[in-house]
Amino acid sequence: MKTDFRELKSELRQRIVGGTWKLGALLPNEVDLAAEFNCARATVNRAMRELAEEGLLERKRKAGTRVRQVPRRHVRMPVPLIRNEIEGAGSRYRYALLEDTIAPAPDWLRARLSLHDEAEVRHVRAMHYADGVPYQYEDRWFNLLGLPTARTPSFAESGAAEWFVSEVPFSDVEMSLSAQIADADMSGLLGTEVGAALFRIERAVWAGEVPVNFTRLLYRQGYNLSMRY
Amino acid sequence: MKTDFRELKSELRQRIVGGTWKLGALLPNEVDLAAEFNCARATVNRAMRELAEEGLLERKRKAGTRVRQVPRRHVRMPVPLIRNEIEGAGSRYRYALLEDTIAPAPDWLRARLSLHDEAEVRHVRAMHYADGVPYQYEDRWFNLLGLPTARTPSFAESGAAEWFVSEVPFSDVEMSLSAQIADADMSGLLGTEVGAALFRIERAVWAGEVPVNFTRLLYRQGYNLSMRY
DNA sequence: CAGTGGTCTAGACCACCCA
DNA sequence: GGGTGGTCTAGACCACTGC
Repeated sequence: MKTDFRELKSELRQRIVGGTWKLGALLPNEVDLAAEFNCARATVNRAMRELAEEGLLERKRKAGTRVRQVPRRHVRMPVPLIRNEIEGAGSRYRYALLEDTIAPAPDWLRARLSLHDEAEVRHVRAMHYADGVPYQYEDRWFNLLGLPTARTPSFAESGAAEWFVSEVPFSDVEMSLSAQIADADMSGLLGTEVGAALFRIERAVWAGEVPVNFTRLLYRQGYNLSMRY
Repeated sequence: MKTDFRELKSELRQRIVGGTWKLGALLPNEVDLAAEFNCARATVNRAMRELAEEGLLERKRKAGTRVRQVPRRHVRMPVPLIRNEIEGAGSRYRYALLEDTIAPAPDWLRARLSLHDEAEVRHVRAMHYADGVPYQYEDRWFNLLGLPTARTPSFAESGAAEWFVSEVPFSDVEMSLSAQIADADMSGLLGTEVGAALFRIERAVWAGEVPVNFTRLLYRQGYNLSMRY
């Protein structure tokens, strides 16, 4: 007769989407719900906490728990690490470094990451292949002021991404997905026609308050990023 | 002196990324960790459970808790509801229905959603504008066998998405992001040049085991989907 | 100030699943 | 079979914040 936190969650969800509790409505407090469902308060707490994480509820001390006015829906999107993505699909992975230079940060990058005027960056360009076919183009900048350790490692044999995720503790990431036309350079590298629609991922990474990395990834036409939830 | 579940989580994370526990390594069990950190097992449980949700750990009964071989990194991506997205940006939202028909499901859709041969679908095409400028093209199919209630509502004045999210309890969603070239039709609707790179979102939705909806969204060139984590 | 959620505790029982 | 995580409980104290 006791209620499981999963049952409770799904019952509460029903009352929310079913309209028993309208948008913005105040729910009973944890003690009352525990009594109604004949379970411990901790159980109610977990159910409501997870519904809040899902974006259906809004919880405040003293103010109580309310149904969110605009249900904040979201998805868990996988962040692919290119080597795993390719080998996981059963293909052979190959990496090729195109360029690796250290220079002052270009204006657009300084603006994008709020870098100082004298900021120096390491610029790495590389290609990733699946079974010999171009798969992803990588354009990456490291802020050497914020991340001095990025000056030395060699990216000749393995990608900068692998070094980065394994070595650098980062906190804030800003990610942006969009579409882009392939110009002559990119079509050459990715083996597509000029004018093909490329899938683009841009990512800016901070460690604490310090910008450390900006990356632009371009995928061959036809690539798609999938997820379930 | 007692350890908070947040502290514990961050200490465990340190040991994982710092290499104290290597990839695939077996962690101490909950009882031992509770003793080491001088806290209750429930506290250890919560810390480890959340790290597992984050994708850093892998937990199995009897087998214990291990560091994931391939850290399953992921992002929370917002699922935009078009009206909110546009009005939230301070623009005026306008909706226009292009087509609304009921017909047998086309072959590709039957294959995509594993529909029966006789499946009937309601096909809705619409445009969404921000300040009068084309913003999103929507192509949506409802499976009328799986979702009979989708037969009657009018989508003349407001979008099918709004009806769908507010009325239909769904469980499984498969989402796919990619890029696509604008053909003559799409460039006309979205007000872009032929050959522009459009950002595409495709979404298939099930309620339980029953497929109920398939949607394709195309965004004008330049659109980008952003998130932080 | 007082009510609410946030968290911890110590103990218990269970479900799973590897050996 | 036995060890592990999964969950629930009843109670407690605290932190926040609206009134």
